Amino acid sequence: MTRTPRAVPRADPLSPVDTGAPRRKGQLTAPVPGVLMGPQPAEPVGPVSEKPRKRDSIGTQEKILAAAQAEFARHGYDGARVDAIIARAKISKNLLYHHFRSKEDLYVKVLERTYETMRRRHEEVPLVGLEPVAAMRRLCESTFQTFIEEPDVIVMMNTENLHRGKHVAKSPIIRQLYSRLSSTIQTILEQGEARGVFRSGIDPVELYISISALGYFYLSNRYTLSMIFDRDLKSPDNLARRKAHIVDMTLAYLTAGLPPAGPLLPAETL
Amino acid sequence: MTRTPRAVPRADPLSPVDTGAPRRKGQLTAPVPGVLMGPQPAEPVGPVSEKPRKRDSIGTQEKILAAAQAEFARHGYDGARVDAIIARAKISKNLLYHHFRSKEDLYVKVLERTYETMRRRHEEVPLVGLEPVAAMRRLCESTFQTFIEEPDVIVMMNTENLHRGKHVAKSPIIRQLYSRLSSTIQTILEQGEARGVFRSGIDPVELYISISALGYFYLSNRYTLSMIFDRDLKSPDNLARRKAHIVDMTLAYLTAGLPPAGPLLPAETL
DNA sequence: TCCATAACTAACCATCTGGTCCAATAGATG
DNA sequence: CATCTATTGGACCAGATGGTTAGTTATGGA
Repeated sequence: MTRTPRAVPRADPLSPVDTGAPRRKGQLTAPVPGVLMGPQPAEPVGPVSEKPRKRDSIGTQEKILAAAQAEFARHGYDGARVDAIIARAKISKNLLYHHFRSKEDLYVKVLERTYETMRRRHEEVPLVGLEPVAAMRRLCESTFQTFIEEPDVIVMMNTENLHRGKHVAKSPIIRQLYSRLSSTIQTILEQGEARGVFRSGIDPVELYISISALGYFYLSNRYTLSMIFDRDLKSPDNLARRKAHIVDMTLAYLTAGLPPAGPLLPAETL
Repeated sequence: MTRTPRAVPRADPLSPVDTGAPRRKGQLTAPVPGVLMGPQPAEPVGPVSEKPRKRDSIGTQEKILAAAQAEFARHGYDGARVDAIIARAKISKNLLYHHFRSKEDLYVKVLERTYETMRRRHEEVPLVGLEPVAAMRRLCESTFQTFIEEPDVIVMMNTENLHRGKHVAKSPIIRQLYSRLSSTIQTILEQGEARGVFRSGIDPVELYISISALGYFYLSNRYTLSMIFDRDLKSPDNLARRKAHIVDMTLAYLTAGLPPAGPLLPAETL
């Protein structure tokens, strides 16, 4: 954390993108082969200029964005280093500034990408045809699962909130990603209420915030929580238990106070 | 965010500690009067060395810690500037390094302070004598209220988790702060189960994480959430609604599936 | 084939930033 | 009084950091 090179932190199975490689110092500026490169596809070892790598603008930008996302998601905005990004992307510094205006511009692009990821994951989950209780269970599970499989999302959102939503406010792309989700939830709630399995008066926004919160906080704060409660929150067992708990809590909330008809306890079955 | 001085962000009623004053640049190194000082008590304008400021070691350390907390809670570890801290504390740089080994050392002290705050707030809330449902409602409300009144806690914890709990792991003070809370919750759950108002099989850790999550996430991510859902989450109305929602959801979870005896719907009454 | 343009590189720069050195002054303590 | 220790002041530093400049090479269209 000081100027001394960071020690390699313990591997985190929830952050597959993170290489955890030590950074800092000048040797990262020069593209030293073998460092930070990981297992590369066996390239024909020959003299220089043999590999037919072309000039690929969008491909390069993708590389840069991926590297930047890894870096921003690992260290936040202020902790991220442009030199580390170019080292990860294995490009020269000027190339980065050729494609992106500044570090901040690059960050905004990564942020938009992050929200796009969330939107895509949401739309991949079919909820419309399902029975209300099943749909809600599905929503809870997929939300949590998305946070598990896309850990960068959490850090990016935390970082953006540390900066008080400065960039989200300026990015018109981000603002309208959740409209469909909101109406989908609304529909599910109405169907559930009509069928008598959900109570009335549920605020869909409040509900979605809660469903997200139950998984998000668990994962984003897992380091301090694991320490405080002396429990490895990211073990597969505990992750599965947490997922069931989120479903349980959400459905209990939605069905509370209803006449004890059939589907009062579906949260227990899993 | 770049080298240009930050614009003063919009005032945040939830972060009373934050001054939001622009930083950066050299004028912060020298204690220029009138900058970053806010309304000072009308001091007798006279020649130098007239004011009777004494040598107060622990008082100065308190000042430094308070300034550091404000700075770290505003910008995170990497975004925080030592020069900004000494400017806030109105001391010389030497004095800071006289009392604290390094920026990181100072950060750890602030972090311990943060956890101490949480512990104190928890212990201030009497839960032991209450009836189980009332105790749980109280726990939900006070947890949320603490996050509202101590906004620095949220950013400090987020920052620490960005750094993967590196410092919490090394600080023995922090590790054992929550043991009493954990057993208190356990007791409440047992009492509730014995009286037939709570169901059995509740994991107190999972429960406490959820109670925290429902308020923490709402507040820590309020900037992006407000943007996405176009709703001012920190308005008094919405804060009150959220608090009720947290209580509602928690009690619904605790009482789900019980025979519809008397206290099945206490969550609605508020 | 030729050339404008865009992809790309290496060296470099201005500034920032955490931290130190070298005094010097003034309360507190015994 | 002597001796710590708190405190200030400010110059100063090495390394880090975001960004730029000057120059090189491949690509694709005319």
